[in-house]
Amino acid sequence: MAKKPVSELKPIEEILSVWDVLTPDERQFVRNNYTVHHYKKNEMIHCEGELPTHMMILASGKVKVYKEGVGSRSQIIRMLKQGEHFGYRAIIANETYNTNVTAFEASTVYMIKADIFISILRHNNAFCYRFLEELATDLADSDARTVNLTQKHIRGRLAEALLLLKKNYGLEEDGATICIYLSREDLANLSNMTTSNAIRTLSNFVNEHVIAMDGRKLKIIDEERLRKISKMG
Amino acid sequence: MAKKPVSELKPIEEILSVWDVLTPDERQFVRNNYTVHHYKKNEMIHCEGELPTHMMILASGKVKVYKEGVGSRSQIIRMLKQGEHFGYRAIIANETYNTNVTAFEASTVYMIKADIFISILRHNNAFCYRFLEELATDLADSDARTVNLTQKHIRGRLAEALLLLKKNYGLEEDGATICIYLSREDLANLSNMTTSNAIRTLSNFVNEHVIAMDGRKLKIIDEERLRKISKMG
DNA sequence: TGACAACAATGTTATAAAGCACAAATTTAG
DNA sequence: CTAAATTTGTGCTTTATAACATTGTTGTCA
Repeated sequence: MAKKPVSELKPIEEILSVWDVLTPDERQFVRNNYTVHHYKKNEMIHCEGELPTHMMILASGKVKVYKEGVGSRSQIIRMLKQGEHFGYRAIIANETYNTNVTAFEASTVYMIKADIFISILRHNNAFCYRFLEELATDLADSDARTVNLTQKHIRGRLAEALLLLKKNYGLEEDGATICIYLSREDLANLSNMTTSNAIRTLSNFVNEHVIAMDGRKLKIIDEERLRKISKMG
Repeated sequence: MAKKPVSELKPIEEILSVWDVLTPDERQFVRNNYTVHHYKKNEMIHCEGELPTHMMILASGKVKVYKEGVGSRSQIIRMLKQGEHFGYRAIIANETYNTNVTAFEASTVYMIKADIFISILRHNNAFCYRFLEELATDLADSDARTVNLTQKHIRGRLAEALLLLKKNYGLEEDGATICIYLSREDLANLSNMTTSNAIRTLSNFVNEHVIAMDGRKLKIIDEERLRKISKMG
């Protein structure tokens, strides 16, 4: 975890999506009290069981949020992109972290001390409401994921994951390639299956001309079909 | 959905757990603007896809919150007891309900109109923060459930469900019988398995002297063992 | 350049859990 | 109080998926 000043990065004012509900004083307070941290690919940002010390904002890069389950199988819960917050749920609930966060690719994180974050939450109602909305949305996502992962069959789960990646990270200029390159293992951990099954099922999708593959590059060929597969389990 | 005045019921002041953070004005406002609704056993209180109109507080009885999944298999997400809130997540996230809520047994619900609820959230920071905490806790529960249900084996999932019921509803005077009587089907929907498997696995637990059964009455005999089963999957 | 490590692909086998069929018991309704 | 409906309990069969084993591919670095 390197800690150094940066230059080419978007300033916190542009990253922190709730900036506009802060008062000038709060804004200055944040500006004076955040730190910048850099993480290498695969470096862990925080870990299940630790006490939360900061709320974090992903300034650049991509990270995965996941839980360790039975026998070192891990389940990816969320994947974040620039501008998204994390690490604050545990602060609010007054618990230790219940997830691990690891950088997928080189990433930069802005951190705001927990007590400062809480203090703004406690004094600025619009700020507080903004996070209330965020958690309300995340909760619905989480419940939906539970049902997807438990009830859908392997093809449905993988199709779901591909659609989620597309929705979250978008497509490249060709209008087909998903803008994130995952290992088969991560793809498996996202869709609750073994790596072998992720590989197998991806190959099947290629044979059926639903997607195309080139290494980690995944192209969605027939989104309609993919959506159908995801629905029917 | 009957709507009538009540007498023997705890008043909203005692049920609404966030009452103490309300200002006298807000308190009066709520007192003047809530309604009371009675539901029979198995009656639906709200339904996936509907627009939320009220935040609700369970004044008496027990209800289940569940999602319909693939092929009419339903997954129970939460089970509520007296004093707990529901139906407000969708209001905050500005979405339709993503769950169904049904009364397990005859239940009474206090309802506060969505706009009134929002207006208090927007003006009373402590009230807003209180719900922020609630959602933060629920989110952790939901994520934990995802991993439990996807990664644990059938015995582990059922053991988990029994422990959850005990934690949530407590035990009767005998110090063993769980204070809620569920059908095998509901038990299955809670632990992501078929009814047959719930029955089978319960019988196994009885044979192993981990629990005892008498119809829907479930006694926990060896909680230590149950906890071990739940851990190991 | 060759050796090694990480990743990808695929066939085989073992097993957990779902599906199904049906009987018995219990609850609900007419 | 009986008939119907629902819930519960079991055995058998089938299926989905994990576990394992093997082999191929790519990239890295000494």
